Amino acid sequence: MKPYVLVAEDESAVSELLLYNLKREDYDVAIAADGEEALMMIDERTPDLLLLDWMLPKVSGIEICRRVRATGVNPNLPIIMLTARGEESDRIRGLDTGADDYVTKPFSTTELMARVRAVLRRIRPGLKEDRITVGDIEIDRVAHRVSRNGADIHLGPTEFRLLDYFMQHPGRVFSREQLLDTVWGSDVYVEARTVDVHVGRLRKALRQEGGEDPIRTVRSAGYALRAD
Amino acid sequence: MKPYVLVAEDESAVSELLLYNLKREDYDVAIAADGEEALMMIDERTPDLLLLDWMLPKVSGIEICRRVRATGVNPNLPIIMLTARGEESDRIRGLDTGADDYVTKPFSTTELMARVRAVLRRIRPGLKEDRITVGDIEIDRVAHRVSRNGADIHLGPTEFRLLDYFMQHPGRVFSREQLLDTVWGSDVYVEARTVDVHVGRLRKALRQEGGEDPIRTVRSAGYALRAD
DNA sequence: GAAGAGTGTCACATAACTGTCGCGGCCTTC
DNA sequence: GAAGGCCGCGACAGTTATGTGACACTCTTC
Repeated sequence: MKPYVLVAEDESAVSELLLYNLKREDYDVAIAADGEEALMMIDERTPDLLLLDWMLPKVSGIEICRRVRATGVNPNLPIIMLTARGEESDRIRGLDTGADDYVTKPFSTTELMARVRAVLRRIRPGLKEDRITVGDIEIDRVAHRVSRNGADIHLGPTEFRLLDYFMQHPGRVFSREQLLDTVWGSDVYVEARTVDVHVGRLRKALRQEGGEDPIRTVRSAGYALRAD
Repeated sequence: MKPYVLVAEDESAVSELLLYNLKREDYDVAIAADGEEALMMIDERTPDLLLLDWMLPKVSGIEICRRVRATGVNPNLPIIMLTARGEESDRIRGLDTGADDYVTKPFSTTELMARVRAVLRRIRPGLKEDRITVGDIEIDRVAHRVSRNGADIHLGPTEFRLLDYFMQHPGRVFSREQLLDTVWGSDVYVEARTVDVHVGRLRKALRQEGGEDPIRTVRSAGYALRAD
């Protein structure tokens, strides 16, 4: 099976060049012209590698990166970020968000292809596991399932992302604003109290005979997952 | 010596908020209301960190950033840029100009404080740790937890901040006024005796079989945490 | 296009926390 | 050893923060 590479890039000059070169390297290639399209296509068929422009219409590359890492079908999806100019802090931010590599435009095609090969060859030691267990709760991002003490639990998308985020940082307290920023996305305007409601729903879903509330309320600070 | 943070921000609502929170985190803080003032103040005393609004009267934030990097006394002066929400290209330019980090307005205060800590820690390692232990008491500001001899202790928000402040300066005596200024904030008017009550509550919460009182009363001077 | 699921807000009840008082004890200072 | 300042602490009434059911909408799904 050929590796499937998704290119998210709005400048057709660049994407055409990539398409050409990647096909020549014998990859399956698809192109998304904006962030929205990219997200849809990722959802449709998970790529083996994502070439992601930093600035994309509709949904920015960094936002896509974040979402893929946070909630994607495969949070370990390798990502190479493309950005306009090389700047150390750009690089830091990109890598911070979870990109595996970083290439500045204009780039040398052969070098980029080398990096693509390198990333695909590499087996990334799971910074983000496919499954996490905290206490008696288990979350499986690949199967998109949650269970507590073995019992399956159904969560809505938002509750899932919320729990997912908590599970990545057990014990840590997040303010409503932080949660809105990361779980909802920094580009949405939602009341802070809405977080309360979703935490409530998450609690309700996780509620279980004899089990204690896994989510800790820290008054005037926010919420945290009980670390155990 | 406390880290010195200069806030360059023309909206007083924002700068006041920052002032309040930064002081609470025990930094030396100064505010510049426009770009010119900011440059002068930087010249006068080089800050350890610059919180810089993107758009400033007289001299723009980006210009300041550039000048500091090009000609400043300390070209490595850490800079966190504040920008209005959603100006992606601004971010790029900001980072391009050499800002170390950027934060979009409106921002989560706790997150900003976390970034401030992060940036300052790079400069001065050992500053504002996430966890502090003094004697048999431990405080974890990330998880927002307190324990004594391993036993969890619940504190209300004010008691938590109070203890947090004490833990940062074990042994040091603080007057009621100092505590009001830093723990409560210089902008609220509260009776000095109120401090007594909260210290009392903190003591009560920390009280433990066989354990001695970790807080020392210094008659007609204030309170201090026993250093050990 | 109807049913169902999922969302964001509100309003209201409740729980948690606050700031002040006031009384009584302790310590200092004459 | 008496007066007075200083402090500990229980009580309390006022605030503020949080939990939750209800509701109107929006999207999917069939």
